[in-house]
Amino acid sequence: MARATPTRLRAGHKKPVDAAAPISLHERILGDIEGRILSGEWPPGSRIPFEHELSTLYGCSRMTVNKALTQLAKAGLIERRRKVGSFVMLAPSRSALLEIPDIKTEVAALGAAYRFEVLARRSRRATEADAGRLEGVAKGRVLEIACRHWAGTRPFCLEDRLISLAAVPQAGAETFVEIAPGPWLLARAPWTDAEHRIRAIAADARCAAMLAIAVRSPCLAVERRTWSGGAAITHVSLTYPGEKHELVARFSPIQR
Amino acid sequence: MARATPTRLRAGHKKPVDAAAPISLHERILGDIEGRILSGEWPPGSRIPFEHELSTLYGCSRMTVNKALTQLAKAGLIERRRKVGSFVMLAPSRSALLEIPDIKTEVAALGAAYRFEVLARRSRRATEADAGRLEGVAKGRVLEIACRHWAGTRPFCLEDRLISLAAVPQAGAETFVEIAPGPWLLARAPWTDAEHRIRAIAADARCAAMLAIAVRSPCLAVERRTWSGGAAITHVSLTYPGEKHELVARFSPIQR
DNA sequence: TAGTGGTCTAGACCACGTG
DNA sequence: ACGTGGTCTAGACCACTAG
Repeated sequence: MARATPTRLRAGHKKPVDAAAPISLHERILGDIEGRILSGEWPPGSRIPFEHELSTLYGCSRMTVNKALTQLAKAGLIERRRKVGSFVMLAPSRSALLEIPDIKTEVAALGAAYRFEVLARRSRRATEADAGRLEGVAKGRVLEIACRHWAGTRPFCLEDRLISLAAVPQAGAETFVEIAPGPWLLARAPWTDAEHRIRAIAADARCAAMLAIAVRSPCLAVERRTWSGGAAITHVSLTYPGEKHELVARFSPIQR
Repeated sequence: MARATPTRLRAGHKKPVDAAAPISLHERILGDIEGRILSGEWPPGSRIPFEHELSTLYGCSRMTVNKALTQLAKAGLIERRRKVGSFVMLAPSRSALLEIPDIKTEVAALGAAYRFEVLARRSRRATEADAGRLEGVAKGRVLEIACRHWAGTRPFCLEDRLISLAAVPQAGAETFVEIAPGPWLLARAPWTDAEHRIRAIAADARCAAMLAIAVRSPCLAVERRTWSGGAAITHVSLTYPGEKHELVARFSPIQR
């Protein structure tokens, strides 16, 4: 069997990752603030310092601070309101930033009742196979979770997830009975980079049984890996049954 | 049958498209230059005016021009070189930025010989069904093309395309024997917005025959619509056989 | 060496929204 | 009314690079 053909759908700009990259001041400010937000030091909803405060803090002009904040606002990490200030966005990555879909919201949009169940959950040492799914977790511990999401009385999708416990230690103490792993992670480990792999697959025996469809019928398989500042957070494989589900992606090269 | 579930994978930021949008100067400059590039007035490879020339032209400071040009460079429309000037990007690099895959390149990456054949080609009035695929072509003429792409001796993918002849009149005189519709359009009608819809489907009779696969076997169906400055250019449906093909998309909210 | 873009400054005025 | 962000200015210095 020929190997899968990776087709780049869209990518962020290449970063040559030069160690000796001459970093400009507004880039340093941007990265600094981004770091404070991602680390949780400035939690969602909190106000970040005013432009004039930051300009004093960094000993630069307001224009330089403005350049960084404007970019953060375009990226969706902060929201800026005149006369009030700039605030860390609630649910940063969810809707505003990159619109990674929330399954609960998807199901609600169908007008069906949503529920999910945890099929399996175990914590263990990372294997070599895991390293392929979650790069950089070579010898750390991982949490492996399988869930089934329902839309009313019909299975909606199957979720197989790996979480790096090195990156998100609190996950080890979470049962994921009340809240699904996706939204739980979103609130605790906002991501800076994500990668999707999308394929059409034929349902195998387990998949067909879990999704209540015929063996060999087509499914949409979405694999997603996310990172937070270079550290791998999670790898999730979502399997949607049949031809009913579709992914929609819109692009505009120029951010207005 | 339940309706397809549209899942937003990624979207550009919403533009409320207010007619009374107060447009800032650097945005106007950006849109102006973008328009000249997209219209072909400033063709790929040509040099655009220097920053100081544009600042004189628009009667503003260089900083304002710089803001627009920096954004165009980040979007991949122009390339900036010190001491030389700013240049309209050549087509290949334009695709590199948004990375809409070129089928010929995909096949070459597999190490297989590439060829394609035109299965059908006809020009006709747009129907109501077409309006659903290519919004805004209500009563114009459209060009309908079907192609099959090969990787060596195996069918690689099926292409069903609709081109708006109102937007790209030259297409009416093109046979697409030497060059496939995709790259042909890329060189003549660069797009500013694109939308993908991705589904897993079961091969129907025609599809199975054309792709040399079994009926009902899974295929990855990618629908793509592109616009140039609000005008619909083309709608293409690409059907990849089997489980061998995958789409890869990488995201980084913050453009460095 | 000369000319380009990359960045930054220290102001400025305005729009807007909260009080 | 006031204070925030949004935008713009008229300079400046520097890095890079072609000639």
